[in-house]
Amino acid sequence: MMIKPYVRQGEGEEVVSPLQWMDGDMSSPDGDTSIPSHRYRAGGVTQQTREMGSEDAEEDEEEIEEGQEDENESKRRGPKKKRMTKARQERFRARRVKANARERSRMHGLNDALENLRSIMPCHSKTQKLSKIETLRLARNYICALSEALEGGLSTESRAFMETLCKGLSQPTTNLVAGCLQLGPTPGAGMRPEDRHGVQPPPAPLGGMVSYSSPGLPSPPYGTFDSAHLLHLRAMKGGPYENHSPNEYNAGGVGTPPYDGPPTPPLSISSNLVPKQEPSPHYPPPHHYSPSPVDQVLYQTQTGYDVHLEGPYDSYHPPHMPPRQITSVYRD
DNA sequence: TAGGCCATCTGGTCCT
DNA sequence: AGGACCAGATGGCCTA
Repeated sequence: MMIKPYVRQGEGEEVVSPLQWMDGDMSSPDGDTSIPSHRYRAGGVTQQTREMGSEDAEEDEEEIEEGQEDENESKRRGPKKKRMTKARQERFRARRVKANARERSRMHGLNDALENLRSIMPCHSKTQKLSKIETLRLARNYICALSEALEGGLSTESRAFMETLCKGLSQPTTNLVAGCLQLGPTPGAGMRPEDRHGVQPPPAPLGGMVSYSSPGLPSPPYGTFDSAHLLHLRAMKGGPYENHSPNEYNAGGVGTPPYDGPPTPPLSISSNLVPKQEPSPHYPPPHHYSPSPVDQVLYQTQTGYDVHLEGPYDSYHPPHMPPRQITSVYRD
């Protein structure tokens, strides 16, 4: 029988630690067979039992019967370990519970910091989170790429900038970055439906750097390039990106939600990286994604081409999300 | 079902 | 002594 020692927070159930769970039952692993085996795993209760046996405590307290351990201890070298008493067990348990709570809190703080880091990444997505390791890798690349750009050695329009950004990233994350920066050959297909706000004609892909499974990715962890980055950039005066015209970030009459979030890095990748390209009359490409009515309007406004729907419209288009500024991918 | 990712518990080590 | 930090172990969840 499988019994959960605890359930995760955020799932609507109370977290029960193994220590709490095993209250009132401290019998040996070799004894009570009704005890689930995982309660005595190497990193868990078994080690706890070990520590109990090594802890110093008052000798005059009531001892617990541990016939099996007595046999083992008699064969063991080194200083004889003190026997576990009930009082010592309780102290240990209280200490361990406190330590667990601290450790949980510490990890939550770490995760919060990681989430803050995610939120300022150039392809932040609320629906598809980067993993921890990928967040750190992308952050490192982001810093490197920005540093090189600021030093003048690397243009943000260059392929090298993008390559620096994607260096060492997994293929899904690379695709995510490319998709968010509108570099993929399949607009719309490069994003999850819930992240899709606009449609662009397919710009030229970065040759060889980003590979796509065709047609589209089976389960692409795509996100969006947060327009807050663009807005923040517009507010910057005297910075290296101040020469961009406002229309570059908000053209086509598409409104942009007011930005009231935390400061974000001054980078407009989507407006800098993608070379201007004539829209393709063959758009949209024959992929599984069908542009939404909003997307169609945006596309027609932008390109003058009609959108031919080949399949059912993927109706998942969050109403609370404003359409993307599709014109931001073009440069004057 | 395997693998990736994650949260949690745990004991050890170092520091104050 | 107690807390912070770390790494190992474990099990759950999710996806290909």
